[in-house]
Parts: sequence; structure tokens; C-alpha cells
Amino acid sequence: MAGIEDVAKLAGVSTATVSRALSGKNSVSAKAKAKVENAARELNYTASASAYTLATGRTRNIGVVMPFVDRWFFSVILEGIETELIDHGYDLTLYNLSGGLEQRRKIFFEFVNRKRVDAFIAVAVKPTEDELKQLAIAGIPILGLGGPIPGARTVAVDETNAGKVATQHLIDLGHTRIAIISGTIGQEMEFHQPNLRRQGYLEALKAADLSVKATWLAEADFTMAGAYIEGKKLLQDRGSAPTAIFAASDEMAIGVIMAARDLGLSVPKDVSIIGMDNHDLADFFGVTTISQSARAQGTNAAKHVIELLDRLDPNQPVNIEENEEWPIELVVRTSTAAPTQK
Amino acid sequence: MAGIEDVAKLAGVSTATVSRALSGKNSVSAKAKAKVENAARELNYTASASAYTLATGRTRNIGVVMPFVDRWFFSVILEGIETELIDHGYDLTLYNLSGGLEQRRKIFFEFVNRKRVDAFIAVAVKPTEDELKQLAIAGIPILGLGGPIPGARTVAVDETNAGKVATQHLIDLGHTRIAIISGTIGQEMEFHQPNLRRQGYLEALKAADLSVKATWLAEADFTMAGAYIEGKKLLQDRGSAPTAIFAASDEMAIGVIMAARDLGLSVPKDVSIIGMDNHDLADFFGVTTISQSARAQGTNAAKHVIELLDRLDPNQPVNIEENEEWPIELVVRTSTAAPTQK
DNA sequence: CTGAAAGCGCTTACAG
DNA sequence: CTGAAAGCGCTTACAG
Repeated sequence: MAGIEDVAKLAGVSTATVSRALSGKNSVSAKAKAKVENAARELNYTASASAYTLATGRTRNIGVVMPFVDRWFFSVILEGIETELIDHGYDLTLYNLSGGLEQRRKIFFEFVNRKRVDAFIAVAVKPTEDELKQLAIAGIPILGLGGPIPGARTVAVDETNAGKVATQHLIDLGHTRIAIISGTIGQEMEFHQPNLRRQGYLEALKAADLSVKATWLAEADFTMAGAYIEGKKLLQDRGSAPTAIFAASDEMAIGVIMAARDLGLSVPKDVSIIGMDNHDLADFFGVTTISQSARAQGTNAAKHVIELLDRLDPNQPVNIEENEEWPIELVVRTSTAAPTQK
Repeated sequence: MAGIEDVAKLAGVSTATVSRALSGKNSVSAKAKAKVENAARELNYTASASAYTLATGRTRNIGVVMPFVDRWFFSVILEGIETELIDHGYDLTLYNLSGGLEQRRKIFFEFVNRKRVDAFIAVAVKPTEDELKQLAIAGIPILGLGGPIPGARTVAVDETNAGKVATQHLIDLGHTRIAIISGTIGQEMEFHQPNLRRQGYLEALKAADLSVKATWLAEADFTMAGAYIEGKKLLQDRGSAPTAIFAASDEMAIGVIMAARDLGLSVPKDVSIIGMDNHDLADFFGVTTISQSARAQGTNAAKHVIELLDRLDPNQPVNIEENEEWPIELVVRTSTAAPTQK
């Protein structure tokens, strides 16, 4: 493999000139530049990343931390981030948190110290104060997705509002008996999205002066199978059944749709169902949903971080608090309609 | 951030001793080792990755190349690889090929030259001869998943056999009218899995002396929605309809199940459906399938690569041909049964 | 515009 | 077992 020395020799210049010609940042004569470029092409030369990093302190690599990579929402965000980063010549190093606390410690302490990344994007992960302190020492900025982080930059949807908008859609259609299937909260949901969405649901109901039965506040594990069971419970007893259900994810909404079908109920005639996310499958199953454009969240985060790195002010702390709201959008499909008069 | 110099000073030894004590590879007196370890802990020291790499040539980083990250199968493999790598102190740099040919050139030529990774894992990507040559020059081993690669190590399921096993299951149940919904072949399917699965299907039918109607050889784009349409076409005309369908993925199998339902048909009473992959949702929809344990394929690949790196022989070419077959397993659920007598 | 040289922060023969 | 020093392959003040 060719090194800078080989290129310099072939081009008949010094390694300093090779470096300058290739980086394009410093002034080099057109002649020297051409010679260097030809030599580099001929030798198929690219600067070694480790030497570059050691000399400049820049890795051109971004670390992405997320609790899962194999769930739809996260994989789509990852795809968005990756595509944007590679376009700008950045690499992406993936850290997932499924390995537990010890894993997490390793990432935020050891790996940060190793200086492998220029910045972090944390998806649905809320760094602790200690972790933020560690990042500050290492001079690594972090951008959070999914919720506010005290002392760091974030972009996140207003989950409470999302719950409100979803519920309001059902109210606007004329429903008065509205249930929710909220998500159970594992430790992975560090921003308590399920709680916030339910809060929005409750606020919307309150504003419309509607009441709720205790059984209408259901919870499932964000899977189709889990929501299917809850959906059946909710819809079984036709006397006390709601006419509309807000499921905190599209996968859960689909589970409820399947439950309704298996009970011989028609959607949206007998029951309206709204989900959240605008999952790949939402269109196929006709799920009305609150879209939060996961992929765009990913590309946006990547852009944001690259910009940040470009204008990092050495006199300022690397991480400052700055919360940006990410827009949501109601996507109406065929799973919601006005309740049938009885 | 503390460097090795700081640790050496605090521990009262040379940087050489610090390095040796911390790596554990060379003999260091117990006393010196303790002093160094304490100093390192106190200063929260971890060796800088770029300096380590520059000095040793090792990055402790593995590159993963895949055509998508946001499709279920790929995201699960990625999860498997990542978990295993991080356990062994390796980082994972993700490259996805959705950016087209120019992107791919960048990855296999520029990025390889940058020496950012110790090895590659390529999932469902078949490197060209030029790309392999480039890897050989750079001394980077590659492990392929998904199909044989001339001149490289791979582990892959025998796709033809998978198609055969799936079809044979339907034959064993007594079906004689068996259709297939194969996958359309985009450029992303570099190993022609859909073709191979269909070939297995045809071989099984031939061995059983069964005949096929031309309309029974359907194709869809690997999505539920695409397979739904094909499923409807296949099942609509009850006179010519098959009694069993092999769908080349579980998502497509689910699409067919939905199509059958919407036609008022019962699964498996009126039609048996078998898929492939053992997708997350297969259980919920009761899909009989050919499992290929995606996650285990990922962890296995990671282990394989780490071992490989440990015993790399400097006298041998980094990449030698070596194809390992990955086992599949028939998982019987409720979407298949014997045909009802008419 | 250009080159000689220092420096980035480690590891590892070499000599003791 | 331990230290002084070279070397990994770049970039970038510095001087010209």
C-alpha cells in the first residue's frame, strides 16, 4: 500500500506539498498540484486514517448510540444517519445498548477516551450527568434524538402533543368512547414517551369533556402480539367497548386491527384505530397514524452534527442546551372514520 | 484528557512500562503493574485509538457492508454482529450500499485504503474481482454472508435446498397444486437468492412428478403489499387456484395470508402458505417457515472474523476460498395443513 | 508556493 | 523486568 512518501517521491515534491495539494486547503502551485494528483491516482493513495487522526485530532467518524438496531423505528433512523454521513465522507460507528449497564459504561467512558469519534448521536438515549461530564472532558459534542437532555442539544417530537393530536382526530370524527393502548415502559424508554403520549391523550379527552373507563387505559409491549391481546380484551364486551382506540405505535395498531377482525368487527365501521410512527406496514394495513418521519430525523441529525463540527467554537463548551422540536403529521388512512350511529 | 505520559509520571515509571503493564502481554513486575493500574484508573486513562493503530497496525474495528439496514433481515443480522463484536472490544463501522455504485467504489477503494478496519463482513454483497484484489493489497480479510464468493470465506444457507425443503413440506402434506411467489431480483440480490429458491421449488416438484401452471410462478418485490396483489391473483379463480403457496419471504407469506382472508378463504383450510426467514411477525401470523436464524448468523460471523484475525498467517494470502453451509430449519405453524378433500 | 522538521500518542525491538 | 529511542504516517507552524 502506497504511503505519502511514495507519492512525494513519484511526484518529485516533499510530503508537505503532497499533503497540501491533496487536502486543497493550502495554496499549492497548479503544476505541483497536478503532479501530486496524478501520482496519487497512479499509486491509488489515500491518507491513512490513524495517521491523519493522530496529526489533526479529527476522526471523521461519528458514533451512533441506540438501544436497539433491529426495531423498525431505530433501523430506519440509522439508515437515514448513515446515508447522510457517508455522503459527507464521515464514517459511522455503531454502539447499541442492548448489552446492559456495563456495556454502556464502556461506551461512554472507555470508548470515548479512545477518541474514536468526533461526535455522538444518541437516539432515544438520555445520557447521565456523569456521562455528559465525560463527553465534555473529551471534547465530544453529542446530539440527542427523542427527548430533552439537560445541557445538550436535542431534536425531539413533542410526545404529549402527538398523543393529543391523535386523540383529537378521533374526537373530531365524533367519537366519545376512546381507549388507549399505551406502551409499557422498559428501561430502554429513557424519555418516557409512552407516558407522555398517554398524557396527551388524557389532556385531549379532558379538553373535550369526555370521560374514560379504567379498562380503556390499556398497556402493551409495543408488539403486534401484545396489542392483539389487549385489543381483544378492549373490544370483546360490546357493551363497554370503546368505538375508537389510540395505539401508541403502528405495530400495536395493526395488532388491534387483527384483533377486531378476529372478533368479526369491521374497521373502521365498528371501531376506529389510530397508530403512531407511520411504519412501513401502516400503508398496507390502512392505518391512520401520526407520522414522525424517522428517516428524515436521521438525515437531519447527521446534517446537524456535521455542521456543529464545522463551527465548533474552542471558547465555548462543546455541549450546550438547545432543544429543537421535530414536527409531526397526521396521516389519515382507512382505519378511522366517524362512529356509526346506534 | 490524560495521555500515557501523565500515567507514567504519576506511576513513576516509563511510558514503555505503562504500555506493557496495561496491555498485559509482556512481563512487568507486580509492583509496577499495580502502580500503573492505579495511576491509569485515577486519571481515567485509555490509550488513544489512532496512536495505538498507527503503532500496531491494528484498528480493533470491523467494517460491515450491507445493501440495506432498514429491512428486518439485515437489521437483525447487524444486531447480532454488533453485540458479539462489542463483547470482544471491537468497534463496528457500518457501510451501506444504498448510495449506488459510486458509494460502493468509495467503500472498497478509498475507505479500504484509509485502513480504518481490520476486516470486513459483507452481508448479501458479492465483491467483484477488483474489489477482492484491493482487499488483498490492503491485507484486509473479508467474510461473506449469503452466498459463495470465489476466493473468499463465506457462510451461507443453501438457498436451493431451502426452496426444496419448503416445497417438500407442502408435498408431504399431500398438496399437488403448489404455487410460488418468488422475489423479483434487484441488483441488490447479488447472489440471486430468489432464483435459487425457485429452482429448489422446481426440483422438488419434479422429483414428486408434479406439474405447474405458468400462472403459479409468480413474483413480487419481497413486501407484504406486493405479495398481497400476487396472492389475490393466484387465489381469485378458484378453478385454477393452487392449494398451497410457497412465498420466498415471511413478509410475502403474510401478504398472501391477508389476501386469502380478504377473499374469504381460510388458511390453512383452503390454502396452505409457507414462508421463509422466521421473521419476527411469523409467529403472530402463524406462518410456517424455513428459519435461517438471522441473529445467529450475525453473531457467528463476528466470532468467525475475530478468530480469523487472531490466527492470520502472514505467509498466506489474507483471503482464501472457504464456503461453509449455514443450517436451516423447518418451523411448522398454523398456515400449512393437508389439503381438504374435494 | 515550498521543504525540513517537529509533533500527534502510542508500541516495541534493543540493550541492559 | 525496565528505559531510551525509533518508528508508525500523516499535518502544519516555521522559515525561506
